[in-house]
Order: sequence, then structure tokens, then C-alpha cells
Amino acid sequence: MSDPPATLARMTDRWALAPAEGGGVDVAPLGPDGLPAAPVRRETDLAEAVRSRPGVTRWVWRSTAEVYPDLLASGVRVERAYDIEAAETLLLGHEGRYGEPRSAAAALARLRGGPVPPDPAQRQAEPGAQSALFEPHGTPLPLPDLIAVYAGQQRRTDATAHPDRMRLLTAAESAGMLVAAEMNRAGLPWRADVHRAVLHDLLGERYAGGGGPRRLAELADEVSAAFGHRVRPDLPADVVKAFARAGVKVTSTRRWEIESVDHPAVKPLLEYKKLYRIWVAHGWSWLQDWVRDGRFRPEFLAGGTVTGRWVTNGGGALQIPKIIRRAVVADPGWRLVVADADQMEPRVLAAISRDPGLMEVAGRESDLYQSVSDRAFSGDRAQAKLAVLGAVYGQTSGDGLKNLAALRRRFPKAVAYVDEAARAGQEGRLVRTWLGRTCPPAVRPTEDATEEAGIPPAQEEPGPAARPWGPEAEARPWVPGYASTDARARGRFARNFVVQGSAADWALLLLAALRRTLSGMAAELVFFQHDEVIVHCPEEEAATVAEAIRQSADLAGRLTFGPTPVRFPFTTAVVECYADAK
DNA sequence: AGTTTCGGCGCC
DNA sequence: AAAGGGCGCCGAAACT
Repeated sequence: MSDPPATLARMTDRWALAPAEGGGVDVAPLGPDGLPAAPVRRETDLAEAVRSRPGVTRWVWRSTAEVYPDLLASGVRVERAYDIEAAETLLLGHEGRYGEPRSAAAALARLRGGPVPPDPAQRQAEPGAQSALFEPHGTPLPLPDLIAVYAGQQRRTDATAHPDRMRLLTAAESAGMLVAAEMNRAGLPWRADVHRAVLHDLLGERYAGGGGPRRLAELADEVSAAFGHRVRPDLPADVVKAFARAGVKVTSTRRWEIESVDHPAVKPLLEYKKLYRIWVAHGWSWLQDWVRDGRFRPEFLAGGTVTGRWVTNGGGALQIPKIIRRAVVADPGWRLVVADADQMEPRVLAAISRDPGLMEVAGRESDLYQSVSDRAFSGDRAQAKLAVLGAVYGQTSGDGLKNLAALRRRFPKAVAYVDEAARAGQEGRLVRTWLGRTCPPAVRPTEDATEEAGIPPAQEEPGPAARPWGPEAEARPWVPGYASTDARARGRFARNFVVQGSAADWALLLLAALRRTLSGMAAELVFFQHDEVIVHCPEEEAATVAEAIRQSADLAGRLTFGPTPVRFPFTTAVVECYADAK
């Protein structure tokens, strides 16, 4: 290594990086304007290029998923990154251009005025899924082109209503992608033997009658006996028919509907459904598929949803049943620090709406739902919680409405905030999180579906009134009133979006802060689920980690929402087993 | 026979 | 009592 790179690294903290053909890598330092401060250098080894420049505080690259796993495999971590394609997705959304191709190559084409290439991965996505997912190894760009896109993004960021927030958002999303890649590498400690013991305890021997577990076979027999004839409890149609023969009308076999039925088959049936679920979703074959060498390795995808929440690929990592968490056990001498944000959504609502009453309540660390109920629900905590969640989710009937009225009297600005989001969503206007992540005004069908339905590829404004979309739009033309269900659904989506999405903004900042604090330690982030993190660390680091989480939460609150009295307390447990955390 | 959708339920 | 947001996963059913 010659020494100019190291020198430059001290002068300028941002460098751009792009893998080059033949396993090499191009790097260049960036000036304050986002343009190269020195000529592009071709180097032979990606990891060495990064490792030899410890002074770089932010690496600008096309795609974290393209570059970072290789770096981690070489034992190299970076302090910060800027993910150009993640930023492009956020910027396009903010500009009301959801659905335009988001690749760096597309961004370059828009910059240069050439034909815009479609995103290859987008075509395969689910209709309307709007996944932020990209093939990690999409079209690479030469570094000078990539830098041009980056500089353009800086200008577009500056042009937003709140450039500081947008910068924070792109930085936070990029940090999330670093964390996700690191968590994917670490894996969640998982004791297969404990998992098997739990399964045996619940389900009996793996192979018994009919090839399934013994306990399921027994329960199926009990269900059949209760009906007086053979019924397969895993077939909804079978069960509905059996109830009908017994003189009980049910329209589905959903738990809440079956629960109220008075019939001897109900009890074994519900038990069967509970255990069947464990068996198919987290049973022996799941264990075989997803757990290796004492680790469960799902693939975390930051920015996998439009609200900014993450998703996982494989193994249902964000839906691990409580009972199965028994198998998540720290390594010998290590601990799990499990931290769960307390009443995150109403606290976020307080922070974004600036409702004086709700901010005051959320300014305390004590149970927020209890405080709300003391003020508006005569101490009935359960009602208060339902009312708050109903306001956030857009409940439209039942006791929720009555409770919503009570909530509105005491916390008018908070309810007005989500009401306005819902109205904007219904009317097809843009709705944003606090940091500027933008809700798609309407979900657009894929190009294929659009062509089939004879709908022109949407260029037009979303329209003053929400219009139906997709194949059924042709079959059922929109008339006022008729499609209100769709418009209302979009209203509910938008209502929830501002809260869930702003909460996701905050959670990303939390992760970023926590990651930085942990960087010199043996501790590793191993799990993240919306408002909950797990850090795996040596026993002696546990107290430090717990404190780091608390401080990171405070910092994230201040960074995300600016000066606010709202607090974001965590319930933190230091345990050997995840199941013991609650 | 292979692919997509549905039903139900797990998590937040 | 019964219902509102976001996801993923599985087998069965429905389809091509």
C-alpha cells in the first residue's frame, strides 16, 4: 500500500467504493460536494482497500448487500455506510415517484436523460408488494457513474422540505443495512436439543399415527370421536362441514369464531390447531432447515416494507412462538440482553403529533396505557390500550369507536394527527413518516398485471379520489360510494403508516446508536424485531450493554424527533434463555 | 406436474 | 364481543 490513500482518508471522511471486474475494487475520496476529491484508484482486494483506510467514516456504495457480506467474511467492519439504492428508493418515494425503477443504473439514466432500465428484481416481485428488496448483485456501475448518482442524490436531498431529516433517514436506513448484514452473519444462538425437547413435550414422538406426531394423531381422534365420524382437523372445509352436520353454523374455522361454539369437538380442535401450527411452522423440519452449528440464521432485510419495518427471509424469524423461544440460549459464560421498548407506538404518536396531554403522559417512563386510562377511561387499562391501538390501526366499529371518542376528547391533537393521515391516504395525497419515508399513494399493479387488465402503466397523479387499481378495477369500475371499502382501507393503511413508520425510523436510529456503542466489545446484536433487540454478550459485558441500550434509546428519541419531552423506556432483561425474558 | 392463491395463525 | 395496521410461513386447494 502506498500512503496517499491513508493521508486522504484523514482529510476527507467519505469514500466511494465499487467492486470492479476481476475481483478488484475501485475507490475514491469524496469532497464536500459529493464529487471525487481525487482520481479513482483501482485496487486488487476489497477487504484490504477498506481495512487500510481506518480513517474513513462513511463508505458510499451501491448496495450494502452486494459489498458488506464479503467484507464481514474477511473480518472487516465499517463505521458507517451510504447505500445508494436504498437512498434512491427513499428519495423516489419522497418525490412521489413510487414505482419508478430504483436501481443505481436507473438513477443514472434519469440523470443523463437516457432510457431508464427496469429493475430486474422488481418484475418478479409480488403484485403490489412494493418490496424494497433488491437482488444484491444487480447491475454494477463504474465508480465515476456511481459517484454522479450519489452527488445527484445529495442535491435531491437538499431540495426536500426537511433536508436534515432526509439525510438522517438515508443514513439510518444505511445503518440498518449494516446491522442486518452483521446479524445475518452472527445468527441467533439456538439449542437444537432444547428445541427438540420442547417439541417432544408438546407433540410427543415425531412419527406416530398417519406419519405425524403422536399428540396430533390423538387430538385428531378426539375431534373425530366428538363428531361421531372421521374429521380431519387440518382441513377447514372438513371442519365446517362437520359442524354443519352437528347443527352448528360456522363460516370459518378461525379461533375466535370456533371459541364461542358449544360442542365437545371445540376443545380438542383448538388444541390441535395450536400444536399443528407449531409442528408445521417451527417443528422438526424447520429445525433441520434453519439451524446449523448452534445458530438460527434467517436473512434479515432492512427496509423490506414500505413502513420501514424489516422483514426476514426464511424461518419466520419475526414470528418465533413464545414457547419455542425456550431454545434461544446464550453460549456458556454468555448472556442474552433482551430489551423491549415499552408502549412504543403511543409514545411515537405523542412525539409526532405534539399532543400536549399525550406528550405529558409519554414523558414519564411509567406504564403509558395506565396513565391514559387514568385520564380518559376511569382506570380501565385494557380499554385505554384498545382505544389507543384502535386509533393507530383505524378501528371502525365495536367498542373501539366509543373509546376513540373518549380518547379524542382528552388527546385531540394526537387523534387529529392520525385522522388527517387517514384522510390524506384516502384522497391519494402523499403521507410521510417523521423523517420523510413516504407511503405509496396507491398500490400499483405490476406491469404484467397492468397490461393484462388493459390499464395504462400509471403515470398519472394518484387522483383526487382514491380509485381502484389492479385487475378488478376493470371488472368493477369505480363509482362514488361503491369503492369506499378500498379507499377506507387505504385510509387505514396511511393512518397506521405514520405511526408504524415513524416508530421504524426511531428503531433504526436506536440500532445505529447501539451498534456504535457495541463496536469495541465482544457483544453482538443478534436479533431485532420492530421494537425489541437481543444482544449476545459475555456475562461481564451484560450490564454495560443494558445501559448502552437505554442511552441509545434516549439518543434515538432526540435524533429522530428533535427536542421532545417524550421518553422511550425499555424493559431490559439479562437472561441465559430468551423465554425467561418476559 | 408445477405454480399461485387461500386459510389460518405466529409475531409486533 | 369482535375488529383495525404490518409482515412470513406452511399445507391444501385452486389454477394452469
